[in-house]
Amino acid sequence: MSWLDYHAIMSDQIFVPRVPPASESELMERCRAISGKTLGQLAASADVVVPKDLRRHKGWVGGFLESLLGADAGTSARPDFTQLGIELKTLPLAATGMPKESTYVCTVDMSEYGEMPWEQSWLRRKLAKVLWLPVEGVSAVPLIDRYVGMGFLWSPDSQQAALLRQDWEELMEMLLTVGPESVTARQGEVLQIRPKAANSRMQVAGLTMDGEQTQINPRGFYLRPAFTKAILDSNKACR
Amino acid sequence: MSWLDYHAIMSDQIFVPRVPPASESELMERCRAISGKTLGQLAASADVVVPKDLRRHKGWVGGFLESLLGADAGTSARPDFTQLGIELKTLPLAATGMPKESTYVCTVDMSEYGEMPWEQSWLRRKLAKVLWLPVEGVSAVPLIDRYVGMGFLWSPDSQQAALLRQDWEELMEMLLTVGPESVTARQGEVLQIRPKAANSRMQVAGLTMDGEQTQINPRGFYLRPAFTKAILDSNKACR
DNA sequence: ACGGATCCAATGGTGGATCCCG
DNA sequence: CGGGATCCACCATTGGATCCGT
Repeated sequence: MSWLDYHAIMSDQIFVPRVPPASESELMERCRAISGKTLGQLAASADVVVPKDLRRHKGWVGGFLESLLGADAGTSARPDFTQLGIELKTLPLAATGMPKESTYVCTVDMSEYGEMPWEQSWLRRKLAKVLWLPVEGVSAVPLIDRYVGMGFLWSPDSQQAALLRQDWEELMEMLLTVGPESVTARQGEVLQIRPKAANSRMQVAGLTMDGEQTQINPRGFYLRPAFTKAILDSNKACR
Repeated sequence: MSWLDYHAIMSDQIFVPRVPPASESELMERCRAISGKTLGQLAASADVVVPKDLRRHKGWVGGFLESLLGADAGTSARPDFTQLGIELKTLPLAATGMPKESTYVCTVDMSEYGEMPWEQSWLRRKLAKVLWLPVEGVSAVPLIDRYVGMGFLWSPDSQQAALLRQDWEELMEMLLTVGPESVTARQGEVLQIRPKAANSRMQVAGLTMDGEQTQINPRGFYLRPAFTKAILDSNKACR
């Protein structure tokens, strides 16, 4: 199956919100309005320039679609759609329909682990309600010509929530037992911990296994592609 | 007396350090090299553009002279001359020889007062060793034509230290007893608390009289002009 | 294929202070 | 006059993610 499965009915309307959607249905209406269009078409109607590629503009698609859908929140303590409590995640799809990349969720707080229960975790809150927005992510297709798919709302079902919790608790435990520098991206079934920084020289305050202060490269939680693929599939099954 | 009293011997040398001074004597040598020159002359030799006036460039003189003398520290936890433990303060002088403005020292930590003894206070540490650098501050004289005077090192003498401590302790006490919003710039003999922010809408975390969390306009400690005038005079008396 | 490394834009906080009415 | 208000540059951090060598 191709990424085109996530299209909706084409529309000729120029799309220009820039104010937050007042309801979930209004948000989904906006998603319908942008789906089936290319990034070039949407950028033109918003008077925005599309970069040649993403090498030096890695977050461009996410930021552009956020602004187009009227995400507020800016740099504040999320979610993207403040009033609705909804987080937006773009999902680049390869020609096969598989997510092309893992999905960054949030940073790992290196300054205090232990104590925190899953229920209060940042990761759980970020994933409580997500608007997934599939976008064509085929390298051979110029960025300007890539199609935007139809977004869908998702909250973890009981099985997904259990997987996330299990991985999160295991990873947090490992931070304590083997130390943050020894937790690799190989751990975790659906969730992993990887570097999240401008480069490998960046340092933040952290704690060693012994509870001592130290400096370490910042890390983030990422969802593995197989997990986001399952999310995509579960959405299609419901339609 | 005029601000010219603070000049030193003129020099025709082009002044180009940009590396931190290795010793106090090297720092004072650099001060001598820039004193008696105008901001325009110094800026030209450093290939820097002088703003027309300071209305939209309030900190320009301070920043420019810092870089000229080789202050490191950047945005880190001060002092300006890291190795020497010396803080640089430019002092704009009116034609009368009086400091034209109060002197900003440091921000008031609104999130935790009480507990802190004077000996460990940020204010005391900032003022432990200061390089005062008089600069012509006459509004009628174009910025580019204003002369730089001769800098001098200062540490509070016992009387000055006692005044600072008394004001600081009184002001900190008032923050607790009447609350931060009720402490005005009228309190304090040589030291005062005033707003220090981009504008009056800026807010930071603070504590009410009752110990509750609240939001307040950021404040800073400032030295009153009469006090910095006394510092100037005490320096002249020693020469 | 994927684990480790990296990239940009926007923002908020800090340090440098002076402005400007009443 | 001086107390309250304000202004810029710079840097570190955060949020958006994708790149790329083994």
